[in-house]
Amino acid sequence: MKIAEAARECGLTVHTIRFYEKAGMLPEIARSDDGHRQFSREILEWLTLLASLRATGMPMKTMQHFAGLYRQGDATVPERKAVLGDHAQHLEVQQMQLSRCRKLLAQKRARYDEIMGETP
Amino acid sequence: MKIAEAARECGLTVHTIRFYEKAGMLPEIARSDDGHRQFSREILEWLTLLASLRATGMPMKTMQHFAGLYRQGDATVPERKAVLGDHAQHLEVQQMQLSRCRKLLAQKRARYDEIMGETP
DNA sequence: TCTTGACCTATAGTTGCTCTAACCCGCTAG
DNA sequence: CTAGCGGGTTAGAGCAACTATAGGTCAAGA
Repeated sequence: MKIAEAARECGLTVHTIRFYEKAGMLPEIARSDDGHRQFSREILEWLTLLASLRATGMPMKTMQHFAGLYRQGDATVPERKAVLGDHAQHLEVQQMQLSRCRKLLAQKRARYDEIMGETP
Repeated sequence: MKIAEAARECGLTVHTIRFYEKAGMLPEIARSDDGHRQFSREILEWLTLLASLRATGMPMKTMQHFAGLYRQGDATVPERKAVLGDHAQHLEVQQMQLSRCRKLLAQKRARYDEIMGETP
């Protein structure tokens, strides 16, 4: 699979994929004879996970560390599990921020309706 | 109220508050004789809203626009309501990303447990 | 008086993209 | 057979949103 298709599948841009590779956030990517990256099913899955982690705020440093563990094989599975566990906690924090914001927005909208009712 | 207390109350840093002021994202802030910012209850409320909007991904440009509307008074209430409405939709998107990531993490954790079960 | 601490401004550095420039290669239409 | 189109490549500049540093003022307490 070529980079454009990979980008479409995982939801990242072509630019971002190349950027991530350079930053050491991906496993080795094979190249075809003409120098083009060849994306395997495995790498695509990895990209999809990264896209989701990034969209929910995991910093690049953590993803770099996580990628390093992945490259070292199954021995690092417990540590990788811990990394994902930490991120799961982070998701809870975000969930709370979302809820708080939703509540604030509802209050504001109510307040705006009041104001618009007074001076229509 | 001084800047440090305001920062504590709204959850932003002192740096970020000054940065936001310079970027035109706050209403006029009064200064005391020694040049220190004096934060009113109104501004604190504004900061709290901004902090929540920012934490949930509203871009600075939008907040600048929103602040501009606020400075123009009640006539802009309908447009401000629309801005917040747009952001509420954005919250839904984020909610979906959170859910998707949570699901992915659960899958990965299950997979890791399998691997650790095979080679303990 | 001297130092501590809270404030001030201005500016440089960081993170995580995002875009541009400049190039290569394979294909098809003229 | 060559011109140009659509993909790929790298290197590097630009941008958003902080974040940290440097350097300064002033008030209060030891």
